[in-house]
Amino acid sequence: MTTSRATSTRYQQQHQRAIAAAASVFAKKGFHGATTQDIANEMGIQQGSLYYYFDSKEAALEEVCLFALRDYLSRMEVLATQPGSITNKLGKAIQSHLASYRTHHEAMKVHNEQRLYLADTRREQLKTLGSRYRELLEQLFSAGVKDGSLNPQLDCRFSARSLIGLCNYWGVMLLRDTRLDIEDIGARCLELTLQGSLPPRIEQHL
Amino acid sequence: MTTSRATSTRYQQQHQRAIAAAASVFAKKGFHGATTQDIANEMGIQQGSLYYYFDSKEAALEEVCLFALRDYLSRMEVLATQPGSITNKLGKAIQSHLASYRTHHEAMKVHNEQRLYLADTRREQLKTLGSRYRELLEQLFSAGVKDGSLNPQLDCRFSARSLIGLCNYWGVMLLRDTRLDIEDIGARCLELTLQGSLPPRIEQHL
Amino acid sequence: MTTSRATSTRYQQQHQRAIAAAASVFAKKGFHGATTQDIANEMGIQQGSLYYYFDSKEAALEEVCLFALRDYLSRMEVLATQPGSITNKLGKAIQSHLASYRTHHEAMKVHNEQRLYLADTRREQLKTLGSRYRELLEQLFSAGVKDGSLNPQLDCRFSARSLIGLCNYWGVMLLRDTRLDIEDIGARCLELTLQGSLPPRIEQHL
Amino acid sequence: MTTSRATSTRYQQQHQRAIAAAASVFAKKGFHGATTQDIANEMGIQQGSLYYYFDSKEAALEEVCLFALRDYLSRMEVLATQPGSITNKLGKAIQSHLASYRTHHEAMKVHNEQRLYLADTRREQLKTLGSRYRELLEQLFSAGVKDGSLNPQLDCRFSARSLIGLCNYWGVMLLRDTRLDIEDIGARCLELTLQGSLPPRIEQHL
DNA sequence: AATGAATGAGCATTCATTCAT
DNA sequence: TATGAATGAATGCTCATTCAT
Repeated sequence: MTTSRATSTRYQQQHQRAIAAAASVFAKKGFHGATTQDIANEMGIQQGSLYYYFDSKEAALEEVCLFALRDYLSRMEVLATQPGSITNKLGKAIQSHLASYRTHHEAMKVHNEQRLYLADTRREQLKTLGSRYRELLEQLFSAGVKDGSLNPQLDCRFSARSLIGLCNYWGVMLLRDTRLDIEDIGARCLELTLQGSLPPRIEQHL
Repeated sequence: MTTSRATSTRYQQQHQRAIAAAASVFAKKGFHGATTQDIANEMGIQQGSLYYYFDSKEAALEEVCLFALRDYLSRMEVLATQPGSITNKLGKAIQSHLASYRTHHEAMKVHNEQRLYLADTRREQLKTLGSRYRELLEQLFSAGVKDGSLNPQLDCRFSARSLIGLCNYWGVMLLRDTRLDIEDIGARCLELTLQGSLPPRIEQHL
Repeated sequence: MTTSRATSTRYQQQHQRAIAAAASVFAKKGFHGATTQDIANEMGIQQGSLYYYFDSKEAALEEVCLFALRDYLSRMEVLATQPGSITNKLGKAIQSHLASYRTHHEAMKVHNEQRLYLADTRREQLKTLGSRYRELLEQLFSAGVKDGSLNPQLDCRFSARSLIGLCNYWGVMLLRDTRLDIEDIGARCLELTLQGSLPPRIEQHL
Repeated sequence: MTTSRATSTRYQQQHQRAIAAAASVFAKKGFHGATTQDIANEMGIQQGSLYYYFDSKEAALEEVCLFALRDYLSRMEVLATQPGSITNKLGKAIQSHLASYRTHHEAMKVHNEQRLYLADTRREQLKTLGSRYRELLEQLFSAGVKDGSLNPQLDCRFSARSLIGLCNYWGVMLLRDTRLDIEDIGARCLELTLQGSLPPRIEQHL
């Protein structure tokens, strides 16, 4: 067992705590509105000590965004390869998307709202991961079109992006109002996505 | 005609330019990331002169948000009272919502993303206007349910909010990518909202 | 008469005071040992106000060095074109060099001891001016060799540089010990440079 | 043989390496511009470990200066008591002075340029050693005057200090430009000191 | 003999705001 | 109406130093 900084258990634990603290503070105050003092307070350490875990405030933002996006994407990758009907998979994707807002300390919100404040060089990896997510979701719609369970006229790119916009909207609402029920919101989002608002079809595909 | 500050034509013109400049800068850099110097540069005046038009940076944010919301709401009020089918009105509401992103110097984006940085006292009016907008939209859905043109099971509150989330998502995309066509995006948003993604019904209600 | 920042009398006066204050502080504490607070105190303004006159601490160092070198060089340029014997001109060059330590608020000392802490891009102009000074001095020696008043074997480049080293050494001593007499030191430097330390020649060339 | 800290061979070796590392770093960046991290990096140890060898950063500077000055002085002491002509001894003193710049890891440069940043209490010993060096050199000139090999009018104090200034100037040049030849520079310094720049005497004393 | 973690004071720089003119 | 000058508080970041292990 090595005890170098990168692999030290103590270091890794504190590093994770630092990311969580930064996520929480950035979510509340925004990147520019938050201070490194805020983050240090949230962690219970001195301001200067924060720099043992982050190279800079901007690096902290990058780490928060990556943390959110990696987990979010990995669940989607798993989901995409599993068996099941398209509508079923879409429902699970929505649930997973919404759940990440509740379980990841606001990191998702930070990613969505603050990532544009990162310098271009820091955003490259995020862009790659984000594109991959959109692609996977788009493929889900495409598969549904191909197997006849979705409308053949569907613009899958538009649909995938709209679903992301919808989930992000409700994800933020979930953070703001903890009384909202994730499963309920998720079910409604799925229904809207599939059925729209018109009166029901005679023959139901759900 | 008096020439006092409030009613001077020159003053009012410059004041409008100041709001537009602030909107543009806040949209690009966020409230905390923007400086009064940035806004002054955008207007072509000195930093100190800005205080002739705004009491403070936060007051500038408030004015930008109010500017966006008032216009946005007023168009909705007009729309609500006019004759026409529900689906038709929904289409016009979507178009109006998206259009405000293109015609109002990013003020809508600022409202959506930065209004939370305002002190509570400054947000009250915004909350009122915002609630009113949501209500009007919700009433549109309710009316559709009542007259049979929408699904009787519809949760109108959820639908109205989802539509707002959807339009805000695409509104930001419209700002970011000027090649996107507003009318096209609007039409697709309406279709998604009404039809969802399932294969078309035998008897079409559009 | 314009009143733009660069040409405003008030601005220029304060700017000059800022350079003098920075020179004094850098001379005493070194570039890295000095704080912007020290400089502001020396000027009697607030620390933040200093940035109205300097872009950065490093820019202040650059200005101090340029200030010293420009004046120092300009006197040498004048001297070089004036009539008189070489030995006479050398004496005047020495006096001028030493005098700049007493009349320029330690800026010369700062140039000699701190200029290496400037980033390369900031040093270019200084290098040009410094080279020019060395050249002029070297030409003085060369002229002396040519007209027979100096030793034909002389390495003029070495001599010029040695004289600079000598004058800088005594210049710093003049700053440190105000009882030392500039003219006396200058005369001795000239004598050493011309005569060395051996017993006098039978036939004197002075 | 005890193995206590002070006499442990391992400790002494590392201590010497620490002094050399500090000398190198201080020479490059100046005392205030250098960090203890820089010194630790140069040695290949951790920052905290440095405090096993130095009580403080300032103590490190003191040790570097003492290291330089002791060696430099001891060679002069030896030289002073050895037989030979004055001019011969002067030549050796110059060589020794210049050589210390090349062989002692820039410690001499640090002594000359950074010792003023030491607190007064830490500088006392340095002052004593420095004065002793100047004295020895002055005595060399005095002896030359007495035995008739140097100019009877010579101000020996001025000459000794000037020679130190000259050697320090060229010493730094030797560090900066490794292509310069020590013996060549030394010979020219001696010649300048003895002969000056006038045409040669009829009867040469070298 | 050496290290990793943490500290806390200090520093350069930024910036919203004020105000005399 | 507008500006130039100044302020002073805040902030990101650095760094010498300490100490348990």
